[in-house]
Amino acid sequence: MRRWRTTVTHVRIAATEPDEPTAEPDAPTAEPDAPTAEPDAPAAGEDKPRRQRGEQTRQLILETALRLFRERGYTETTMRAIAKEAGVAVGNAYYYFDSKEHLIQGFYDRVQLAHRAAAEGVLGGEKEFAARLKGVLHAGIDVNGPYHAFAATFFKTAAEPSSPMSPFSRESSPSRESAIGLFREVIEGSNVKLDRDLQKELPELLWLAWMGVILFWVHDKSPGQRRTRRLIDGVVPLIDRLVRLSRIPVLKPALRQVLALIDSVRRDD
Amino acid sequence: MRRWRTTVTHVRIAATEPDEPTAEPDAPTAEPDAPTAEPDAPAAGEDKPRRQRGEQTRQLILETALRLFRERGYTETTMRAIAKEAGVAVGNAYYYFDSKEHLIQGFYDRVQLAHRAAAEGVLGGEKEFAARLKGVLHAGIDVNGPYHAFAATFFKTAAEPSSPMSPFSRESSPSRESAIGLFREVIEGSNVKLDRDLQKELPELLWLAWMGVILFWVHDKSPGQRRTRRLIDGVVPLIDRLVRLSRIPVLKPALRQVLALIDSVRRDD
DNA sequence: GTGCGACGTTGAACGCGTTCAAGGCGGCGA
DNA sequence: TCGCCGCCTTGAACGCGTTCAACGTCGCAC
Repeated sequence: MRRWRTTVTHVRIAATEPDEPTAEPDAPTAEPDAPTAEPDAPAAGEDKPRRQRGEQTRQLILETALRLFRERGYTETTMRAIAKEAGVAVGNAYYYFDSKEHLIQGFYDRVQLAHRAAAEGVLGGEKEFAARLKGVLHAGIDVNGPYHAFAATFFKTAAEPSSPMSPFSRESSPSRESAIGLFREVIEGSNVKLDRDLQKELPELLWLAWMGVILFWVHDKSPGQRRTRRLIDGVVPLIDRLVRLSRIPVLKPALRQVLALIDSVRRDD
Repeated sequence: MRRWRTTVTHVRIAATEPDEPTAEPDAPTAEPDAPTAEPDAPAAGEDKPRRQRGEQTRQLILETALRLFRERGYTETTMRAIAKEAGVAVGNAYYYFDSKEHLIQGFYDRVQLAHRAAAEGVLGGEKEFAARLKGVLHAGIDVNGPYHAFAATFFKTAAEPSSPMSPFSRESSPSRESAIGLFREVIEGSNVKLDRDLQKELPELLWLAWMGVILFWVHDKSPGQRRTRRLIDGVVPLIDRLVRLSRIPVLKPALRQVLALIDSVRRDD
C-alpha cells in the first residue's frame, strides 16, 4: 500500500493520513504558495519548484498510460511499455501507482468530468424530467463511446468486489458521489413532483440504473452500440411513468413497500 | 486450443446427459453385436480401457483444482500447485483446459446441478408462484453459500464480456439454458395466470433477476449474506404483484410497451 | 562547506499464467 | 516382430505484473 489519489494538495500523499509530518514550511520568504490554485503553473519563476518534480513524473506516467491504453487496449499495454515510453524505470511507475489497475482511476476521473460537462447543456435548458434524464444518459454514452473497446478489456477489473476499481468500493466513492450528484441535479432542476421519501432515494436509484446501462453497454457489440441507445430511449419513459405514479394515493402502500425493501437491504454491512 | 468438454465418453462427465451408455451387458451369453454401439466398450475386461486414460487425468486435475480453489481461493491457487498436487506436469493441465479460467466451468456445472436438485423440493410440492420463485432463489443461495469467498475471487473473470466464463457468453449457453429452464418450471408448475407474450419472456427475465441477485450476493459482506436473503424476501412479492398486474386490461398498453422494449433491445447483435 | 535525511529513481529478481518443442507410450497394420 | 502414428506427458522458457534493496540527488541545518 501507499499513497492514493493525491487529490490536489500540492505535492502529494494526502488520502488516508491527513496531516503531512513533513515540515510544511508553509509561508517561506517568497512564493505566496497559492493554496487553492493549481500547484504547478510556474507564474514567473521558470526553474522548477522542486516539490513538484514528483507530480510532473506522476502526470507523465498517467498520460502515457492512458494513451497506450487507448491505442493498444488495457491488457495489451504492459507496464514495461508504459515505463519505456515515458522514459522512466518500471519501478518508478509503482512509486506513484500501487498497481496497473490504479492507473484506471485517472481514466474514471476524466470521463466523469467529461460527463458532467456534456450534461451541462441539457441540464441548463430543459425542465422536463424525462428529457433531462434521457439527455444525461445519452451524454454518458457519448463521452464513453470512444473507449468502448478499452472499457471492455478492463471491465473485469472493475467487477471484482474487492477491487478498488469497483464502482461500489470506498475508493471509488468520490466519483460515485459525483455521479449521484449529477442525477440529483436531473431531479431537482426538473419540474417533477415527487414523494418526499422517494426523492431522497431516487438519485442513487438512477445511478444504479445508470450502472445497469453501462453493464449493458459494455456487452453491447452492435455497431455504434445502438442497442444501448434504444435501451435508454425505451427505459426512460418507463422510469418517468413510474416516478409520476408514486404520487398517486392508491399506490402509496406499494411505494412504501419498495422503499422499506431498499432500507432493509441497505442495513448492516 | 484443444477439445472442450468432451461430450462423448461413457465413464463420467454426466452432468447434462443423464444416461450412461457404458456397455450395458444386458443380454448376457451371446452378445448380439450391437452394431450401432460404440466399438470399444470392454464387456468384461477389468483392465483399464486405454481410451479413458485421458479422461481420468482430466477429472483428476479438475477435482484437484476445485479442492484447492475451495481451500485457498482462486487467485491464491497456482497452476503449478494444482499440477503438483495432482502429480502431473503443469503443461498437462493445459492439455485438458485452455486456461485457468476454464477450470471454473466445472464448478459452474456442479453448482447448477446442485441448484436443480435443491429446487426439486419446492417445485414438487408448491403451487403458488411467489412461493416457488422464492424457494428457488433461496435454494440457489443455499448451494452457492459455501463458495461465497471463492466466488468473489473469480467473479471478475466472469464479468469480462469476452470471457468464456461470462454468463452471457456462448460457451456458458448450456448452463444458462438450464437455469432459464428452471425458472420456466417455476412458472409452468404454478397456478399463476399470465399474459401469453409475457409468459414467453418471463423465464429469461427471472433469470436476469437471478443474475442481479447473484451480483448483489457477491458484493454482500453481511454475515451469512443475510442481506441477500432479505433482498429475495422483499423482491419476490413485488415481482409477484407485477406479474399478476399484467393481466389487468387497463395495464395492457404498459405491458406491451415493456415487451416491445425488450424486443427492440434484443434485435441485432 | 559538510553532512543528513527524505524524496525520487533504478533495474534485477520473483512468482505467476501460459506456450512449445520434444519425447514417451501403447495399440495396430504389415 | 517391427515400425509407425497419435494420444498423452514433460519441464524449460517466455513475458507479464510486481517487489525491493540500493543508489542518486537535492534542500536544509549546522
